[in-house]
Amino acid sequence: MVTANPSTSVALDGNPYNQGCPTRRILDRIGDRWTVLVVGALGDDTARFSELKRRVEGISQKMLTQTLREMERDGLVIRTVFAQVPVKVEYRLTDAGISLRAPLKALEDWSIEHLGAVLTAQQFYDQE
Amino acid sequence: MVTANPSTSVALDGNPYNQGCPTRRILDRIGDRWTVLVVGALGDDTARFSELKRRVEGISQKMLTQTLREMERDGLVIRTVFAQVPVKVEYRLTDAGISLRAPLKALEDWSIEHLGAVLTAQQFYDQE
DNA sequence: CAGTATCCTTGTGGATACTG
DNA sequence: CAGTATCCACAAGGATACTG
Repeated sequence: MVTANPSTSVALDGNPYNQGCPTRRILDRIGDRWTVLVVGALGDDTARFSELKRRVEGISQKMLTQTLREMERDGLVIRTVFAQVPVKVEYRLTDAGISLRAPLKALEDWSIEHLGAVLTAQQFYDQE
Repeated sequence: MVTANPSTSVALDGNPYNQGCPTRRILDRIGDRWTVLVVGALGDDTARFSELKRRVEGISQKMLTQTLREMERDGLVIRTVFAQVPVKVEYRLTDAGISLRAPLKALEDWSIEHLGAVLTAQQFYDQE
């Protein structure tokens, strides 16, 4: 994300609130619903396409393919094809992908810690 | 997000990959493009609506209003209306909102740190 | 098995106009 | 100033069918 004061976050092209800011673009990519879940579903081990599809409940074949392609393009995932019939394809996180797990874990921890408060706040807000 | 092994993350309703998982719902909320930027734009100080609109480049009035309402509902932001003409409205992060800054900062740091590698990976991937 | 291709529905969000 | 209301365009994403 972005810090309180623009001047404290001068990375790469000035204003981080700027639409073209690279950090913002990256966050748009890794911040999407499915990428976050796929990183979690992969963890440290390798997994096949169908296994991933099973783990990430609710993802469609199309979105899983698309998400994995983008992650591969970003260097977050390695795709290995085994030339056999039927084809077998394994995915695993790269070092960069693995390094993403820590900040995402921090977010997950925040969610778990604040879930109760958020739900309470919502109920209070809604009953008015 | 979600950990490598489902069994290590049994918070609140079992499988975190589950579509109904509260953690997943929360992440959907705070993970969206504008919430992240508004948290950053608010920082520690209060800001008026128009000031926020100026800080978060590219946000429309509609989305800023909508984002602030949802954040208020979630207990992340406090909205204070000053009954004067013309009206003045101030926003500031609650303690919960402030606590969100740390994990989001971790993600921002990751982005800055890996930006170069990601861009390089993309170029390499695309030239094939 | 692991996709690709196509269609089609839906949601997201921008632009604009109006108001307490 | 800080919104609300309305309309509209586009893109994300699901369902389905087909393939190396």
